Amino acid sequence: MGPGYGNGQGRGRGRGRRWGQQLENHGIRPTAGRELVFSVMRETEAHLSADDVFQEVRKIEPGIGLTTVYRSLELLYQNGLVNKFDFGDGRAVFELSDRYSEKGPHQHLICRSCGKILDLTGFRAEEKSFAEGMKNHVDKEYGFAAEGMAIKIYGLCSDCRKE
Amino acid sequence: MGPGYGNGQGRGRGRGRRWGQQLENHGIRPTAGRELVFSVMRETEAHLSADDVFQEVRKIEPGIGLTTVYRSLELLYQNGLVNKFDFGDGRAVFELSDRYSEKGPHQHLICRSCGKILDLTGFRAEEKSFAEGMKNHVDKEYGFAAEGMAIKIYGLCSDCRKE
DNA sequence: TTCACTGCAAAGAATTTGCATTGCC
DNA sequence: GGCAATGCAAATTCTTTGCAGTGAA
Repeated sequence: MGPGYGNGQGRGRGRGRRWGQQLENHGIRPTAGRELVFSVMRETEAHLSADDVFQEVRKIEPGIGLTTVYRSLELLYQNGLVNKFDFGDGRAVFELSDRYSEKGPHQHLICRSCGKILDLTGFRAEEKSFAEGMKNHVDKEYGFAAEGMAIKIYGLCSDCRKE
Repeated sequence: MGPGYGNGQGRGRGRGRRWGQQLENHGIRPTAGRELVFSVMRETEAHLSADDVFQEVRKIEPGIGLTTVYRSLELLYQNGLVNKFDFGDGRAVFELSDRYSEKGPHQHLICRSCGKILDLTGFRAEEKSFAEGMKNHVDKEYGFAAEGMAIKIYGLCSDCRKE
């Protein structure tokens, strides 16, 4: 597979190149596949499964295999560029790490009845100070270097609540 | 796994009967298998995989099948009696819901390097007020009835940090 | 040339499902 | 008797791995 993916497709050529430097900053050699996976993650706010990412990547560069997508996502996850979740349906979903996302820190509301997942925003200030306190606490007490925090709230969504 | 699982204070299946009423309160018909699964969950503070629970249940009642354990855990989860997590290794782990646990609310520290999971306590007061605020917020903004909250903190544990 | 990266197909695991049987109300 | 629960084994699904080809430094 050669360079030149992204020609005329998607958001324009060179789509993934923009992020090559960012990958290198994390010690990740910026290959075509990795840049594409990362660019897909950077350009969505949604929670994507490995296969979702694969489908997106394919539209731009059909030669990329599912295995590469899995390996790239794992690499990005290990380096803290994306988050990895399992919301209970047996498959992992990924989203861009808070630190790179314009969406910023947010929480997830998970309905235990219908399984729906909502993004919760608008609680930034409180979360921020809470997170700061938490970070200091785990550093002091456990020597743990906190990098990110994920909050899930379980319960019933408004629809299921009515029943 | 906690000691004393076997047939501890024995009485065979009577063991689980203690929680039968609790299951009924949730509309769950208290069968032998379900009571056993729930009693195993009630008597440990650990994070158990479906197979872990199966092994424990087996010690008491060898006739119970893995399928029943899966189905029971799912039922308990759907009814909010246990939490279900995936810490990234591809299998689900369960723990007793905060509301039934003596351990009370707690958080999880997950090392992204070695995968180790630590239980974090000692942050109760702060978490409690944070959780309260959060509950009100999601109720007002999303009509979401929050029942539980799970906080995961990602980063490097003290061991991996040294490297 | 060297070595990491990749694609493909096979392997591996965890979880779910089909179906006949069992057991409680 | 009727219906939900269960056990067993097969089936599904998601994810990882083995291996040889390919490309970049």
